[in-house]
Amino acid sequence: MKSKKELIFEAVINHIKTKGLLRGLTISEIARKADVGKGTVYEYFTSKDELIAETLIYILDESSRIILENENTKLEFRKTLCSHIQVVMDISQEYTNLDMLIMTEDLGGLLQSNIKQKMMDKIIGIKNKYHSFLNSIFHKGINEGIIRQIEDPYITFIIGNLIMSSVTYYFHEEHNEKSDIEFINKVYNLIIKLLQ
Amino acid sequence: MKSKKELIFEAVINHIKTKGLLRGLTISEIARKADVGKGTVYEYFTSKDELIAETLIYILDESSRIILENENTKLEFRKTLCSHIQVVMDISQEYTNLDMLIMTEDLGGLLQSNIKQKMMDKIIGIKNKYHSFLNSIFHKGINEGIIRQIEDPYITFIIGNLIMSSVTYYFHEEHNEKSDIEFINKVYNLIIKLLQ
Amino acid sequence: MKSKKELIFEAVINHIKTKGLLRGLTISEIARKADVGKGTVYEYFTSKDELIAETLIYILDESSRIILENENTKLEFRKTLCSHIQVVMDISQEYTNLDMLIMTEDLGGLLQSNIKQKMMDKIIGIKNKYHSFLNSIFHKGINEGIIRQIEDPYITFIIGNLIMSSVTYYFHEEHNEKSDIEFINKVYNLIIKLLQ
Amino acid sequence: MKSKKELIFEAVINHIKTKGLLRGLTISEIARKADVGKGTVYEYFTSKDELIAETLIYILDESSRIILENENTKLEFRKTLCSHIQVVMDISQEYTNLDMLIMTEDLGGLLQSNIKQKMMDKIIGIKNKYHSFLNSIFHKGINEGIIRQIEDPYITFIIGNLIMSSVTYYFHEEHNEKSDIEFINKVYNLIIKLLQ
DNA sequence: GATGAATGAGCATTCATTCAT
DNA sequence: TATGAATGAATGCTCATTCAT
Repeated sequence: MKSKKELIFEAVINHIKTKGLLRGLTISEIARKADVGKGTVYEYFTSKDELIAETLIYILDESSRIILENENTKLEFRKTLCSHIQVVMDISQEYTNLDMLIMTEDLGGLLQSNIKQKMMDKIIGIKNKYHSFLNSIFHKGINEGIIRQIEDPYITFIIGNLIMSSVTYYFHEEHNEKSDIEFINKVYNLIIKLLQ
Repeated sequence: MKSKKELIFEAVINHIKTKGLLRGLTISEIARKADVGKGTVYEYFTSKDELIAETLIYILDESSRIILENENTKLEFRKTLCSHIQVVMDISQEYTNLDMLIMTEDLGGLLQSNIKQKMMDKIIGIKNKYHSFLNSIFHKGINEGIIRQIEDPYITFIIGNLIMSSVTYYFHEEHNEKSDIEFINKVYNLIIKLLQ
Repeated sequence: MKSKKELIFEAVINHIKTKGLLRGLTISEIARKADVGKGTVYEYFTSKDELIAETLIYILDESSRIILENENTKLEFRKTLCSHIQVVMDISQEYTNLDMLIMTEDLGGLLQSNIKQKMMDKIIGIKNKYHSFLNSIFHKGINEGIIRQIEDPYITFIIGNLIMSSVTYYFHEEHNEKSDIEFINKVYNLIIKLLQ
Repeated sequence: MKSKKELIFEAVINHIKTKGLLRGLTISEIARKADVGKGTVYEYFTSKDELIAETLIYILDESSRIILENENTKLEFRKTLCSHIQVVMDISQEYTNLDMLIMTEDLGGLLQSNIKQKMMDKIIGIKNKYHSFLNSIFHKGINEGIIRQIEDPYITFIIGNLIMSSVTYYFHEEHNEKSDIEFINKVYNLIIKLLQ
């Protein structure tokens, strides 16, 4: 059986997916959707701000966990990277636009500064882990002689963003590719260009 | 002398820059900053939502105008592209994070759907113009024999994003480059790789 | 025509008289009684605490003004003192128990400390003025040779309290006196005893 | 070992002493301070109102018991009265301002009318006992030929109040007396004046 | 008996919007 | 055209009370 806290998290996530972070995101509404009393929300979160921040952190933890756990040490470089792109595509469908919203590192002044700091720290932590993760994939490619040695963190940053924008493009713009695999190969080839 | 409407726009922009889109963005506050009456705001905008949407459109128009007007037909490819990157950097300092926030195409459900549609249309229009603009720069490079022919709009999209993320990186992350020019050259070289 | 602020003051005073300082003293209720919008209350008072404190100060100002303005320089000692006691009786009927509640200097932790301080200062100010007022009456008696010189502020304090408790006694306990005048004379005689 | 009920009483009294009757006096807080469960409070008191009323009655019973038990039949009038004043001073330090707050017979509308009635009856009962107690002391003085016969309950009432206000004065105002005894003698002399 | 998680009625406060001047 | 006093719907949050364990 799900805990009350999980029910509340799910209600918020569901609300954000359908209505966005702002429109109608009220404690009453969340309590109603989670099928708990209004007061119960305050048993688990000290304020609305904390509820939102904790939920965003929850989402970040969930999606980063899925991405970072995917590393398959047995696969060769190409398959590893393509597998990663596939995972990002899957998550992107789950949490549309959310990552980008969070990644703006601003959230339009949504949160109070103390909670904001906690979120920023979380985001920076995840970013660092993700960049290490990407670098470990690149390392395979270097060992396989496909790509050259990378020393500039800027390149890692850019490739992370490239993957994310590519996925956004795939889901939001007109594209000719018939399948995920076809598109993923295109992204892979583009990345290779940057790394050679 | 500035019109009341411009005064209001400036007040909103100033507020967004310092406090963000949400914290304390009230009609009272805007009216106070613009030094006009609260009722006057409603002479020019039918609702708060419209005020925000119009302001965001104003910002988009302003920044896209600056970017699109920069095309200097007399310059060669390399200088044109680098000049463009420089302009994006200048604007980015002016409207920190704002472009990215807008580009999420969501704004966290900030606006009502009818106004949202108007904004979306605006954003799509600007995007198309921007991609045409980028393509016209690429055309120079093709004519100069530096890069190959581009047929895939995905590449244009990705390069637009690459420029924006690079600028974000430059302003938000640790980097070794001593000057704008040094960094711009790095970005230029990365773009060239993708286009060859 | 009464100002909105006065209407609000009157509504609060009326509420305190009938229901007390706590039961049902809500902004909604006050707004309803004053026949103004809830938001209007916040145009004139920054918080509920301030509203209560300002109202208590208003009452203190009103009742102390009535008491202090009563001094009739032409009357002889006895008539002056008795007239004063009469005035206290009149006010006591107007603001039952309120003065004593306020005079506890605590209000049961009703107010926040910053507003509390303001009230305390007010109360101390009024007390001092009242004691000066009493002393000026006593001065008459000294000049008329009825009472002896007073040097101890304790005596003034005690007589002030004696007048107030006497009035409370008159309105709350069984008593034999047929008229105000009869009772006032009794109080006067008691005071004289203390001052001789 | 203390009973749960006593623990709760002590927690409430302690809270009233430090924070007052209103600020933060919640069942949660009391339960926490008494180190019992929130539900347990409702095993002993049917409502918060009853809890407060019972506590106030508890305080009244305690302090009146201390006062009324003090009667030392062997002492002479002067010593008996002074001893009583001393006891009032001791209690006053224990329950600052509380007596006066209670004595307003209103409590600012703190309590519901049915519970209020119970409290009022209690207060009246204690008052009557206290006045009898004072009269029995006065009787000694009459027998010793120090004061005259008293027939008016008004005098008893006033002297009760005089003692209380004197103590308040001693603890809250600037005074010259170096010791309790010096001050008590002053109060004694004032009372004698009223009773001669 | 004892507990504390769960509840929701109730309240202070905010702020977009209106409208008389 | 310009204003800002007035408004009340909307909402975050509290806390007395209940009840299953």
